[in-house]
Amino acid sequence: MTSTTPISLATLAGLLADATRARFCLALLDGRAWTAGELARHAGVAASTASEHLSHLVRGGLLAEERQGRHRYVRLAGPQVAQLIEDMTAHAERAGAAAGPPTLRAASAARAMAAARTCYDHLAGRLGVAITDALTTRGLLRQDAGFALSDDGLAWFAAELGAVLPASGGRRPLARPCLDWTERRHHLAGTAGAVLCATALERRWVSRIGSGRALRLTGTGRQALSALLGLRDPTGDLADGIAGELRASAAGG
Amino acid sequence: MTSTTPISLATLAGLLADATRARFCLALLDGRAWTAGELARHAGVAASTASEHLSHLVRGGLLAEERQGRHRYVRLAGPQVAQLIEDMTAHAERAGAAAGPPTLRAASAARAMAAARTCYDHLAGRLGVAITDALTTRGLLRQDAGFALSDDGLAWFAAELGAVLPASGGRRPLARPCLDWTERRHHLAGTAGAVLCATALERRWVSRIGSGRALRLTGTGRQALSALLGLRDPTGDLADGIAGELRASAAGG
DNA sequence: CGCACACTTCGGCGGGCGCCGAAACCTCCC
DNA sequence: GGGAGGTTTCGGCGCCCGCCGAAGTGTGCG
Repeated sequence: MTSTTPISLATLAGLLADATRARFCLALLDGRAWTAGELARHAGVAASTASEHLSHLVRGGLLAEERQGRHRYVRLAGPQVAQLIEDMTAHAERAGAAAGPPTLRAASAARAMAAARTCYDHLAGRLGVAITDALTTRGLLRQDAGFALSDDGLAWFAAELGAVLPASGGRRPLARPCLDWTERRHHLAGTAGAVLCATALERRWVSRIGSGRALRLTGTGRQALSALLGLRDPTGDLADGIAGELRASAAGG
Repeated sequence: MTSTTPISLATLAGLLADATRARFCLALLDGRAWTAGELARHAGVAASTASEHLSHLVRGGLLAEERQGRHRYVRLAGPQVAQLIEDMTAHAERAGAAAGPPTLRAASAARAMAAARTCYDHLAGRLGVAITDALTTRGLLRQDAGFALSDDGLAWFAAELGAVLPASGGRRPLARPCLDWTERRHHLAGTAGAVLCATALERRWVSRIGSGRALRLTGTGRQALSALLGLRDPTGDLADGIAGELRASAAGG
């Protein structure tokens, strides 16, 4: 017979089951706060519609809001929510076929996103995966029996980034894998991933392209990654990008 | 033939956004295959309704089906799907308020589930968390800088369980944390968690209570856990259970 | 061969929900 | 104080979707 409470799961899923609300959450994956109007325009719906959706999401605990004057700023409620949306997106992408033919503009944006982007508060794309790989091959990150920083890794964060990472007693894990939906491989998330990303932005290793999630690796960044991790530019400069695309096109056709 | 569904975040969420489909998935978290009729009766809907829901879930990639004669057996498509549903459930439970007052029967079932149960293919409940804690305090599992088995842990699995765990090169991590929705703490999942659970069932350390996910710790199991991990019965025998409940009731009231 | 059973397909019904525009509310700025 | 702009509330509309029962298909058993 019917037992207790299966309602919660359905309710939570229902919050993300609408295309407009899903677009909101995906946009908010950039980790920043958006106004209601920005999100409405982004999703192509009326302001009134957006307002109702946002109230819905806030009530459901997925979003946190902050009112400032006549603006309603809204952001993801926390890393757990970001992780949930990332996980679901990765899962959805896995089974999903390619959509329609992309426009030139969209293709360009997609290329930039594939090279380097933020994933809520950590690094993703080829850059994020390459850094994760470099940490792993240098023995700073162990992926063979789970996913954790080694003692050397903790020391590396302290020495190179000046970040004393707390032993993960809190809710948030210090290091966790996040499935990259362009690379189909794991990159570093958790507190360590956030610290790394914050450092990279702070020291100008990367800079944001426009207002989106896409990142550009700077000259400073190339030098730093090379010095710290022996990493050659993984984002691919223009020539590499085009060549790689031609290769992929030839192989795929 | 239409290619595999062009799944988006909203579409995936939509699959779980219905109360009946959510009930199906939660029931299937026991890791076994159910027939369409069983699920229909479990959720209290007509067979025709259940049939449509199942087709929906299969097309969406959440469920795998296996036809045998006039039966349609269905199970979760894999560990990734189980993890997704676990994660969403944990997230939902966190913000969820208490439901209505439970019946005696439901309370009894809930108590058994809280003591020990399976979570798809690994151990959960007080038992699962206690084992995870024991592994951690003994240095077999490290949670301070991520979540991974130590070298000693790998050796322990080989020596005590006779399980040679593959270096997690494949898709599935060897060890990962799974948030326990009764204990609100992590227990061991991933390949290692699955091996441990399979061993426990095989060696009769635990046995299934009825046809659900709840488990009973056997005398053999008590001895084994004590010998292998220095663990005293964490499920609480009957006296402990009642005493604990009285304490909790007194403290909560 | 025929009945029983498990499941599926098909209409049809009803409720829920996402959408909009209009109007109200609030804040900021001139 | 008035106007402009961002946000919210309120009806109202339309559609999607979950539900059922009845009829149809396929399997197993006597």
